[in-house]
Amino acid sequence: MTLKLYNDLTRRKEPFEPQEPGKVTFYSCGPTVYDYFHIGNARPFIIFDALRRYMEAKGLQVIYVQNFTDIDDKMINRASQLGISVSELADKYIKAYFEDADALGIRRPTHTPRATHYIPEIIDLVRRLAEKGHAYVIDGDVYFDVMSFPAYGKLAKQSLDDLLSGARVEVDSRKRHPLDFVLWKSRKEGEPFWESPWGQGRPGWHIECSAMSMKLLGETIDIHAGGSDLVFPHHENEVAQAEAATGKPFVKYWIHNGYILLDQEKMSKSLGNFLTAREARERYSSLAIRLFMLGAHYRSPISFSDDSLRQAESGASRIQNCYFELQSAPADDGSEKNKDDILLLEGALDRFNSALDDDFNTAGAIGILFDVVRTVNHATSGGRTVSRPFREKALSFFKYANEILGLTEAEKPSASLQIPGEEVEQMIASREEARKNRDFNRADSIRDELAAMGIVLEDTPHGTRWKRS
RNA sequence: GGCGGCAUAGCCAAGUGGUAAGGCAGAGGACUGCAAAUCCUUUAUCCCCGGUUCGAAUCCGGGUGCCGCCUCCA
Repeated sequence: MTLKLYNDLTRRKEPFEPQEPGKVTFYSCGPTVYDYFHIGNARPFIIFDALRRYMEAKGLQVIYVQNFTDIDDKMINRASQLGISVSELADKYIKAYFEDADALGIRRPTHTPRATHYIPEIIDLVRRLAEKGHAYVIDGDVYFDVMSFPAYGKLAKQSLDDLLSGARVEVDSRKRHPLDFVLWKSRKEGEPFWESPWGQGRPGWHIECSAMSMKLLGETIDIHAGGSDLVFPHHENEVAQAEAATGKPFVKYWIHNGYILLDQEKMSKSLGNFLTAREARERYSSLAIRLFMLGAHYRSPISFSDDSLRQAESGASRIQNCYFELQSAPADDGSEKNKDDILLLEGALDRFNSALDDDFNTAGAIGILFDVVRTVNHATSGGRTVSRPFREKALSFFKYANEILGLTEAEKPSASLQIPGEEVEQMIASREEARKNRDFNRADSIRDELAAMGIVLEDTPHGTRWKRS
């Protein structure tokens, strides 16, 4: 089975073939750390992390880089508003990023470079461009000369004229071409700066990704990912900078995710219609947020709504309940039992992988996961015992699916319980005693008491279980 | 103006030529002291019009509606 990915460079689904067999170089655009990230930002973090995990599950060695943009206009403005330094601001929100990302089950990338830690590499790249005649200097600002790079527009599939005709921004008349973009900005009063051949200043936005990608992953990488709003100008400019400097292809596969809509509009910081991941986590479980994100194809836009998240919450519980039931279900050696179910599970694994191989169709894969949930629930319903081979097979399916999608294990830490587990067990025992004596009033009041503490009871043929509500 | 995306049951959402996955919600039944969880049953002809084809949600043409990029933006 071969993974196919939709490549925005060619606008086609293509078989994924890394330059070096078995090894993948993967760069994903990370956040500008001037604020908490919102759930629209969270989509690529979750999706591309899952893609990375799938590749690793297929046995590929993935070097996965996600950067932090820690110097730009927004950073500077925010820092001055708060009266702190830009690097303090960055430290604060990088820490917050990891708190939120960890909680959302996003694995740590191989590298998480910060732009300000790669100033020498950035300067070097700008110098290379200047030497090759792709950049020019005006008053200490260095611009990329788009007309010197004939392929400009190849990712956005737009000519210079096309791009220009829709321009909504007034142009700096000093530039040779209106689309020329800044590689290095001269120092302004009160702003952080670094020494450079063009005087004191700081890097432009686009250059950092090219520089860090080339430094950490090489001059040509396999995958570069990000939100579709980055196609132009950010990624287009990255291509121009990198390829003009090296003369080599910068990226083999460009992949972009669709955005999240809120009230029919793209969720974005500038529109102000956003919900931070941090706020979302207070309202919904991480599992539900992940199911919401992964439950649609990554290139489709999805609408965020309370209703959708509640639906995801229910679905996530269904998966969780099933997995829980499976782990505690009694198994025996019955060799004939569940034979058909085992075949179903084997077929499900193939279909699961096929879905993911088809442009990482997580929604399809989740459909298969739910099929497995039904098969398992069916086999264990009514407290039936299952065969040991069936249970092993089912458990390994869950383990595998979870390795990629992270839809089962990321439970809230039990530390959030207001009551120790032993005490819960004692109360359950008292309730059992009461039920045995048919004192249902007492039994129900114990159950209510636990419910008030966020604990739900489930009576099964094997005894009473509890879980957090 | 250029480039691109989307339109599938009450809701969310797969499926891109062979007679519509899955989830949520709802209804009926089973299990239960009652619940919860779970199981069984049940709910669509795929925005509209035309075309290609033995056959289309799936291809082509034309509409309608919504969204996005061309400025910072995941």
